Amino acid sequence: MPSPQLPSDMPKAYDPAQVEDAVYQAWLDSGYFSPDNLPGERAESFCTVFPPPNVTGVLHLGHALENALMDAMARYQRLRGKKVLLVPGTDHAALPTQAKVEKLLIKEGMENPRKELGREGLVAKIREFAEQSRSTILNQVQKMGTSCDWSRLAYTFDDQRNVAVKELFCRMYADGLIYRGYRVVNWSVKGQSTSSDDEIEYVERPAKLYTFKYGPDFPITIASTRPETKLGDTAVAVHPADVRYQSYIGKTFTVDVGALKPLEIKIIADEGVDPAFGTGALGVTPAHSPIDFAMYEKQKAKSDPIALIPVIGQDGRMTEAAGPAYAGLTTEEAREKFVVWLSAHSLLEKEEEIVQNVGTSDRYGDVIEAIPMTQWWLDVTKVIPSRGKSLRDLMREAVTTGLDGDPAKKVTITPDRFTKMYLERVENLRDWCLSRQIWWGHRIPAWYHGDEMRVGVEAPEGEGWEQDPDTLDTWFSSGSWTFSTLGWPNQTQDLKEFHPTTWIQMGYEILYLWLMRMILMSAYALEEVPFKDAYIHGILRDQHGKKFSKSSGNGIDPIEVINQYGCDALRLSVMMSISPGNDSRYYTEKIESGRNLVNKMWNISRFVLTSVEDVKRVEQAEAKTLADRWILSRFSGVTEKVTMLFERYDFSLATEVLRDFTWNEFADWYLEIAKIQRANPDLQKNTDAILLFVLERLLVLWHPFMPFVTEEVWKRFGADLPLIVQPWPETSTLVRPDAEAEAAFETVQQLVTAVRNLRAEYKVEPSREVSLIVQTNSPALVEEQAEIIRHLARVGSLEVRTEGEKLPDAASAVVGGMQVYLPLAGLVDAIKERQRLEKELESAATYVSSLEAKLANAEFVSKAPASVVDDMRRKREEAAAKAAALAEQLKNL
RNA sequence: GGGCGCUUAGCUCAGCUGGUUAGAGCGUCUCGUUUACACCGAGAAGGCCGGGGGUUCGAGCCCCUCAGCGCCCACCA
Repeated sequence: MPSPQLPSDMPKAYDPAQVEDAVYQAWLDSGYFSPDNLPGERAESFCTVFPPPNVTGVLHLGHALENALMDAMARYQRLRGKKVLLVPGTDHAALPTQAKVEKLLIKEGMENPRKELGREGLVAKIREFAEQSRSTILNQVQKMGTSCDWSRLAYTFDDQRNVAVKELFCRMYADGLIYRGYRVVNWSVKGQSTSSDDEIEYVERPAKLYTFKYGPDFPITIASTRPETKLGDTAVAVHPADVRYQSYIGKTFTVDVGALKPLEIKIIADEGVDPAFGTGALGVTPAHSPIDFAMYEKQKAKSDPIALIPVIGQDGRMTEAAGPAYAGLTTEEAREKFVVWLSAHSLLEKEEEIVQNVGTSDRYGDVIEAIPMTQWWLDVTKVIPSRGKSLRDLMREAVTTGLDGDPAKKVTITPDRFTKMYLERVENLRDWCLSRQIWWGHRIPAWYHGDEMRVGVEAPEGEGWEQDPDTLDTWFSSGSWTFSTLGWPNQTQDLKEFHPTTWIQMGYEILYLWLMRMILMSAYALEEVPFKDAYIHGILRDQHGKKFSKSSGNGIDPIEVINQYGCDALRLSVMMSISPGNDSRYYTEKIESGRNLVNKMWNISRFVLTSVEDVKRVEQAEAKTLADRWILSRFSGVTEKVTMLFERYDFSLATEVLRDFTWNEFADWYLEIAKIQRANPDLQKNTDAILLFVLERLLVLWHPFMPFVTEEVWKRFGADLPLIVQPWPETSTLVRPDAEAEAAFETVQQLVTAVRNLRAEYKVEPSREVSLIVQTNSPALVEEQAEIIRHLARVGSLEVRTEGEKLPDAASAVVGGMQVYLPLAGLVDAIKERQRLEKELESAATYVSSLEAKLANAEFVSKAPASVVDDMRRKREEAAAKAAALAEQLKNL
């Protein structure tokens, strides 16, 4: 156990570099990051998991925010006496990581890494990179002070997670939810892989819209920005009610546009066509447009099929089917050539410049081509045999009624507006393309032998089975993260105890990618929600509001910030000014402000610990003076408020409330008063005990936000257990909020401030000795607090009286009905002083009459709640008293 | 095209289900070498809460409308 350290080892300025590593190491050694080792009875569990950072690089400031949030929450819950598990982990980030490493290899001079290295060689390279990145990340997480259980460290690509992924895949396949199908996919030519709908980024681009006919005898004009795809058209769709085209519906026209075979274009009716747009007719290319493919499927279902002709290949070039003139050309070349041909045959009617949204691959950056391929899909609408509902139904239930209508199985999203966004997305969800043609990832557990296919956790018995070369979308593994990290598919103790997890935090940018899939997976596999509460935060931007990114070179390394300012300062700076779901900006000033606050806390501690006679823990503090009563009452109020704010996930307001108490009340007033009380034998009685009592508990309240400095100070109390496992202040051990003491002390504060104000206004030399005269009908408070008032207001003598008297050379003010006079011979200009007081009296009178007007309003008095009316009456009394005092002061001038 | 968010002090932002004369941090100005802290102390200035309309005894907060900024979704071919 740590022995009490002498406070003399506390330097004037807190130096985080001197303490952070050692403190973190001590936490690690204590074992308290693990729920299994926590001291005391802990009936309730609390679990949250990392949104696992991608091993594509190092952590940035956004991760610092995430770590700060989840660690603050975990520490708070631990202090509240819960059995806390914060699960750390990283994400192999299949496609992003492979894309990144391929890019690096190409930069190093390799032309085609996949070809040159082969599957195993490339995977080895990626693994090397990922491991490097992973260990850097885990190091950074430690630097950020995160109190996660390292014994449960997980990785989306480790053996345990691979078991979970395979198991999940096989169950879904057995339930008929996963199928292999020939459909239009999002294809990245550069990446030579599919991607999901969620990983496409739409970019605005200028494009040309061509209006043309397939041939001179074709009756309908169509338009397209991709005329080269028209070489694969097999239909023209029109609105069923469009009178212009009624007579053509159902007919087929043969046109020769230069494709390998003449095109058979069937005129079909489709509700989705907007008759008002363009010509009201849409050339249908089932092979190269998801919408057209949907029409193709619809026609098939209607037994009125149309053909599907792929004219663009996986290499991004035109296929044989596009015709001898086009085969082998890039799409751009083919487009140009086709437009020339249309023009030459007088088929081109119009050519307009438009702005178009083009889907691009968010990792490879190239334009996504729609290409039909056989891939693995997850059906979100098919009914799950044992459940009688679809994945979509489950995803909907999870945030509305709770799974199976059970409110206990409900996810609550904060802020609520994201629930709406989520639901809207759920309703429009399409089948999820699961397979990727990259190598870094969980390989699809399907094996082929000739025409036979088997899906299973293990390879089938016998010779000649070849595993599917494709890998799974990375979100398939991260979707199962809340339970795969707890041991699923094994029915572990962890799973029983910690799932559903209690809470999770994440940025809104992964709401669809991750939150949604976690709900899907967990609802399917466990019939449970993955977490009860989801706290959604915004993006941390730079000071100009721009997103941090490598390409714009505005990145800030959190470790450098920590080295310069300390981890606590970083944590505060990112948490102090956020509100749920909203973006925030990072400023150097903010981190300085955080650093200053940490240093303030350090110096408050330094003062208390060095000035008290005996550093010890104080179980109960007894107030002897008004200031004592005030600070204890305030501390109770603050504790209650901070607790409530934590429960509401209002981290930023919690820090504000704490900061205000710490700096503006405890430090600025009580510490100064403590000095006075100690110097006076009549007052000193309990000052030390109260200082220690408040400091000890204040360290606890601050611990979630500034874990290092608070733990470092805590050592000096010589307690058996470190701060991280101390109890949160119990309301029962604190005094009851004492409104009377707070009000009385506030009057003293106002009196002191008024005197300071007058001194500043009249530019009284600091060295000049002044005396203070307070005229009041109820002199008791001022008389009792005279010592404190004299010291804090820096006045030599204090006279309290009840009768008025002329004071021509005095500066004056009114505080809570009391008249305050500061005789300042030679400094006070009687005329100016009169004007000042008159102005004040006027504004006071205006205020009184505004209050009186409200109170005279019968409707207000009858309709407003009694408390509001009473409040208003009290205010009127106070304001009237102030006005009366000012009037009397004017007489005394 | 649909949806969401934002617009409050010079800057960055709070402001819970409508109820004081609207708050904080930073910045600015004035003063200060007080034995916890200059990473500090004391004091001050600074806001028709984007515009307009409405509901209400009462609106920064609710409703309508307009404007600007940002984001998400759909992609009109």
